[in-house]
Amino acid sequence: MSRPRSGTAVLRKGRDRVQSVLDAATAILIADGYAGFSARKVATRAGVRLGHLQYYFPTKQDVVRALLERYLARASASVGDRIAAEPTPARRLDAVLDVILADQRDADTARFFWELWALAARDTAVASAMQAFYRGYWKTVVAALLDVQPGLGRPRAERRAALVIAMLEGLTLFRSRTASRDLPLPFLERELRDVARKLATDLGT
Amino acid sequence: MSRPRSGTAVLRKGRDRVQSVLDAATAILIADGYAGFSARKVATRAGVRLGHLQYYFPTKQDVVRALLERYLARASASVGDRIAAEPTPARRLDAVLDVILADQRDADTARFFWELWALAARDTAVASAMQAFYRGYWKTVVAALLDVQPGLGRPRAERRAALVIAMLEGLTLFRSRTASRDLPLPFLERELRDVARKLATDLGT
DNA sequence: TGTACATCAGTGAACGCGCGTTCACTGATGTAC
DNA sequence: TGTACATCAGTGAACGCGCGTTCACTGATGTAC
Repeated sequence: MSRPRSGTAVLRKGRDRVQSVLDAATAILIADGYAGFSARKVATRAGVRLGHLQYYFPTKQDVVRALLERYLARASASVGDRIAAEPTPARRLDAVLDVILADQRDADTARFFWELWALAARDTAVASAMQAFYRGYWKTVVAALLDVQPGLGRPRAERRAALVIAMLEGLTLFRSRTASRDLPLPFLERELRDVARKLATDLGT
Repeated sequence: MSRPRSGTAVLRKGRDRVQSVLDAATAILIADGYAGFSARKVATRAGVRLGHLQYYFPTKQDVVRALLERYLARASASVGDRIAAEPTPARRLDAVLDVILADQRDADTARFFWELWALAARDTAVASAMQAFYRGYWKTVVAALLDVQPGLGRPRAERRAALVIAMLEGLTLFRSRTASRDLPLPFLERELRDVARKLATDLGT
């Protein structure tokens, strides 16, 4: 077998290049949107020749899919780590909300996700990556809700988890000037936490 | 004054053309996204020559802005009409949710809005049109909540209205296959209505 | 009723540009023996 | 230690295409008198 071991310098170099290409690609997707996302821009920003970019990612679609997968994998891992660190059910629920709200406070993240949602409607690979991501994220919230209040029952916990996530994601729409004037964001986030807690405990209906 | 009266045939023709161009443009934005949205496609679909399209809309941006304004104006009007028809506060709140949920059930509408959100991050005209739209929409919900339960107080009603809208908009993300298997949409919508009603009445916290 | 003129609607060719992708190629590094 | 070979990294030119926008132009309709 002549396959080189994975620690060789040449391969390490290749992997580093791939990462910096994905960094550049992510930055461009955020800055210019998918409509302004071109292989040439990515190559230039990554400090790589166009032909060389094709060596790593034969098509434009390959770049987008790769950056998406890397991003979602990292995001999933960071939520998972954060939750694992919390000792009680109630604090785990708070931690989920915390990490997501914190993420959204970054305007770039919001732009990134808006692009992805739009893209998912047109690229099935993007759609299924997003679906898998939200599914994991949803299961985490379901588990947190059931942990806090087992009496909810799984079906209801599943529905409420979906609503909590919908609320969190939909909140990105209120992060512009619309909100800032008469709807101070910190209060809005506090209300969201209260509502989430209510959804976790309330057994009515 | 030589300005022709607005009922003349020639002007009526122009207005009709503008409408059919905007119809075509909307269809293309939904089908291909902004990344695939080109003046040539719009012209072809509208049955108009490229040069002629420029006569009505000098730039591509003009087309997008015009279709957006037309769409949002219609949507606002339809929500307004629907609510005005309801006799009691509680039914008005239900009506708001109804009309929005019904709208979202259409996959095209969801695609359309995803594109707009992404676009708003890059075009300030789009951003402010969207902002005005959501602001009106939000005020409607605030009024409905205060109608149902004046004891909420305006600040809290404003926050909760924002959360209700966030929940509604975020729900579009659960309209794909993710939901359909283990999260039947009708139950999810019912839960959303219950939660909204709870947010309208609950004075706790 | 006729004519001159203004406005509105519509045509068609051309421009320069950035795009995604292909391809044949060279250089650097690692492996086998 | 030396050599032949495979693999990985990187280059540069070229392709055909669709794009947004410009421009000079013609035809149709309406208005003034």
